[in-house]
Amino acid sequence: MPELPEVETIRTNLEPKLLGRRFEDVEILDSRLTRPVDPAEVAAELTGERVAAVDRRGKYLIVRFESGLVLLIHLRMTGKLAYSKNGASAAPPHLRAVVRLDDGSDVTYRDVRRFGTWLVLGSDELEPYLAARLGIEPLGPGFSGRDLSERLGRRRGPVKGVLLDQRTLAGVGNIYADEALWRARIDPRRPADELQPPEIGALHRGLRRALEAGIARQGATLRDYRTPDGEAGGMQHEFKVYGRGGEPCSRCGTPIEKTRVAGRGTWFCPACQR
DNA sequence: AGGTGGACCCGAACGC
DNA sequence: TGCGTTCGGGTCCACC
Repeated sequence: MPELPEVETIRTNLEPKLLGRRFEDVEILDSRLTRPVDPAEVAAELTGERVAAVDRRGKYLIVRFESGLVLLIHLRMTGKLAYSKNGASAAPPHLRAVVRLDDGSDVTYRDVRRFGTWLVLGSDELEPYLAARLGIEPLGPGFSGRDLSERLGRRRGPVKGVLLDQRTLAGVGNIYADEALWRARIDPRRPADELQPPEIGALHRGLRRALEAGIARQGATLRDYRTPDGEAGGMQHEFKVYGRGGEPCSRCGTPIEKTRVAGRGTWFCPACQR
């Protein structure tokens, strides 16, 4: 599932391809994508717009246009953006939208589970929309151990659940939460407000290192995720715990266990995560 | 208010 | 083999 590193990889890939291009034609084939807004209305709004920037906030991809209009894309679990230089030929399975650019290339959006969303906002609507949903950027310069400490200290639930709450940190999902907690040697079930300062420091570092490793590997491909050029990421080969139940912990050799925390499948080392 | 659990989806994995 | 059932996961929302 695309989390921060996957969305950042997509952003980096698409930015040079989209910058300065005009959306010449937009087709939206699934009304769920823009619900409750009529897809024809969204397609009409986007047609003719010229791309000024491709940004990311948390797991959202942000396409900013010269007019000030913004397209906010969330891939949820199975959304995929693909770029094709000479235009896509046959329609791939689960195609939900196609954007034809003014240089003959196109961007297609596919989504098996249809959870992903495209939302068009005015320039003044974007910040309030994101601010209501997202906390601090974990890879941003402003994210300190103190920030993390403040956010965890207010919450009694299991630390993993708090990390998954996008209002705590923007962009951490099930995979990178498990990986960061392993790096920090913290049991995912621990109440967030009981973590000690050294543990919070370790978690701060663990989060940044896990996310940075994900970006360096172009994300993790388990099933669906691909870069816009169709390439798989490599981070799945670096997982320390995620999906590795029964395999020895690379730090202490104890078999990795699987449990359920905050309603999510959770992998951890029962010996070195305390 | 914070925490929890269901809904939304549908392919894959599982169970008999 | 084949078919029905369960699972999973990001976010929103209803309900404690």
